[in-house]
Amino acid sequence: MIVNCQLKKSERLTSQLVIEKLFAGGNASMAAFPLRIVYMKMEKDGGDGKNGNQVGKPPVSILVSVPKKRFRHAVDRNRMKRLIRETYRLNKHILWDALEGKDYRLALAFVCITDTLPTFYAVQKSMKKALIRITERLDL
RNA sequence: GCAGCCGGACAGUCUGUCGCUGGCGACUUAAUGACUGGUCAUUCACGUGAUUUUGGCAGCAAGUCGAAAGAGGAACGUCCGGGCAGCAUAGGGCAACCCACUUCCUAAUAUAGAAGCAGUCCGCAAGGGUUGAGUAAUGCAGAAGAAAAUAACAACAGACGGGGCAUCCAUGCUGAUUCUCUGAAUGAGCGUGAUUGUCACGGCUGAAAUGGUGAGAAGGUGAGGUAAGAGCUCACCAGCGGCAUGGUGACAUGUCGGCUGUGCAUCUUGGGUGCUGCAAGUUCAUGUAAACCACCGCCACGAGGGUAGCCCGCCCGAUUGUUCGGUGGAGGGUAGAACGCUUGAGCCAUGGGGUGACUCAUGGAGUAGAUAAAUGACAGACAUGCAUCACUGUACGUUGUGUAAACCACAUAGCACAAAUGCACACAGAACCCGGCUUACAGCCCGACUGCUUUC
Repeated sequence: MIVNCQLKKSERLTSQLVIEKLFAGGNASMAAFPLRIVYMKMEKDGGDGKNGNQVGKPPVSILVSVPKKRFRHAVDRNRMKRLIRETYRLNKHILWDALEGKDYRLALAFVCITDTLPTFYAVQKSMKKALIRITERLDL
């Protein structure tokens, strides 16, 4: 099996509307230190109809947030974001496989909730755990 | 060699695997567009219309592949200046605010830069920090201090007044001793008056030297001088003013003169200041009020409003309107896209000019442009720095053994270095673009200079 390890811009969550809806409350969230994850199911998006081609949006859109309160320097914030992005990129197949054939998409937000820079492996471990837990909850 | 000081350069490198961003090139899918060809209808024909996948072209968007590119010296701070953009009218006066040693550099009038000047503080020094228009007038300056500016509280000096003590003179009284005894002499005590000295007191005068203050005390130090003292006089030093010389200048040096308080504010002089910042601003799509803009008509010729503090000036502007009427545009808000956006007062090299900031000439290289915000993640190797000798290696070297004896071999207490081991590897992330500044920072290199030390 070829594991897709890419992370294009189209998989990033950029719409202000969706982001506000995601954080407005009422959506499921879980903590997997050093991360907090908020996720939301979305319509599979029959398209806005304007440009008729629905080549298919990816099944998951993500967003990474590292509050300035946690890391004062931009350098540290960038480092943390890169770690989160990288671990998601390497493990997103867990989620993608579970969403095969489902009729909805997912919006995911990763929020950093630690004050000290963790190692790559610590982030990867909790990322794997979190993604597995999400796939379990989706079926409920 | 060690320590320091100033200026400048750099601030990791390579490999593997997996990724990100925007260009470029090729290919695939391909809405759609105009063209071309075919067919049909109509027409004498040109042409027009319908339809069609003949052909290539353009192409929203997506994907695959390829080859390159992709954070800093401070990208930080946002403390200044400029470009650029829009709003505007910015014209005059006043007010308000900002700046202030000199000369220069620059796009830049700065609280920036360069080279200097003067005062002051730190350092043995190389150097570093800090301050810098004027002071005519007015005001303020403590719970300190005698006093904060035409000084007199204490202490000092002078003469005076009354007083105490001492001295000395005159005189009166008292009593004593001696003698030549109605007297004389001697010395004593008390009183009165005057003299001189001294002590304290009182007010007066002189003086500005002394004083536990203070940021600042009537220029400083020394000598003369004086009743005591004083720039009262003199010498040196500091300040101020005139003159001369040197310097573009701030100033410096010399000389002459008189005799001199500190800080702050107001003030005076000279120079300057429109506002908002790329979320500026422009365009497209979506799309709409009675808000906004333009034009026309009616009315009207100055009521009122605007001009970011006031006045003048300027601009808008009418018949009572909760909207004068009509036509056109389309703002705000919401969710998007594109431009602005990266070739720029840019960078590098060489040569010329300048102490320097900088500048002139010639030549050369070169696509960071993200936007919930790319420029990375993981692993390994190397480089660099520090520490150490437990391991490994090497040099020195002690002792022992082998040997006839060793400068040879082996083992080894010790000691040093490393190619050995361990640890560390900073500060920090573009957001319209430049210039300057501040702040943070592991290391390392280059150059100038200073102090100490060693050798010749």
